[in-house]
Amino acid sequence: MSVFARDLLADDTEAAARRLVGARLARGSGPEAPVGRIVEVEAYIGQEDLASHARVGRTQRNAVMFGPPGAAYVYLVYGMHHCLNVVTETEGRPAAVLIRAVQPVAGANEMRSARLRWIGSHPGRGLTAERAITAEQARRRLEALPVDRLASGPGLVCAAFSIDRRDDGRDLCDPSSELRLEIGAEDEPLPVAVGPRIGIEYAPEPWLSRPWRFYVPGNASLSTATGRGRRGVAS
DNA sequence: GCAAAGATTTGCT
DNA sequence: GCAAATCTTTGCC
Repeated sequence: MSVFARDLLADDTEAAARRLVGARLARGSGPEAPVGRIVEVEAYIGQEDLASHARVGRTQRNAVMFGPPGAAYVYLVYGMHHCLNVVTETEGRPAAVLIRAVQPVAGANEMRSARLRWIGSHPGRGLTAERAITAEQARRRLEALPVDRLASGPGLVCAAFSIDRRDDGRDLCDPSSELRLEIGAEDEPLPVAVGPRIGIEYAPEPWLSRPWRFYVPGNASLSTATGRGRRGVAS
């Protein structure tokens, strides 16, 4: 097990995105610590990319994207879901790779606990009296969820790994970091397919169709909410 | 100061 | 296939 080298993120973002597919995301330490392999990412490249948060220039929210590579850019979408990005390229140029899906390798129990905690803190998501869904039912539902589906979406990755804005700016390439990227010593390289990015309907062409989504074709942990069924170009 | 929308997920129709 | 949940950030007055 070794740390993901910062140099692999410092230059071309498309290349960085490809390298991140297959890398490991790890939170904390110990036998129950969540660890998984990244199986789906998207690249957001420069201020000229009209699908990127950086399109409006530097703001308080996206400031980390303008910083040095290896930092975590974490933001809140739709008022409830957090998304994790890995900052790329040199300081001053805003670019990042969104982590869309992770295949669990260890710590599935903790991931389920974290998912349950997330549900508990969002009453409208199922635990209200109106919907008559009890915490026990939510727990059973998560228990029945296959391990491969615990982090199969950008919001789910953050829920399963307990990632929120407190992690914004954290160095993911520091081996002593609470949240970090690693390379598994015995991990085989994974095949990578490419396709257009998801959920950016607000973006004009050519950005809308740029093939900047990179994923492991056929992997059981790919995002499904919006990703399933989208065609990708083999690579 | 206020309105609008969002790099999502889920459950119901 | 559609709408709701939920709130920060952005953009405009």
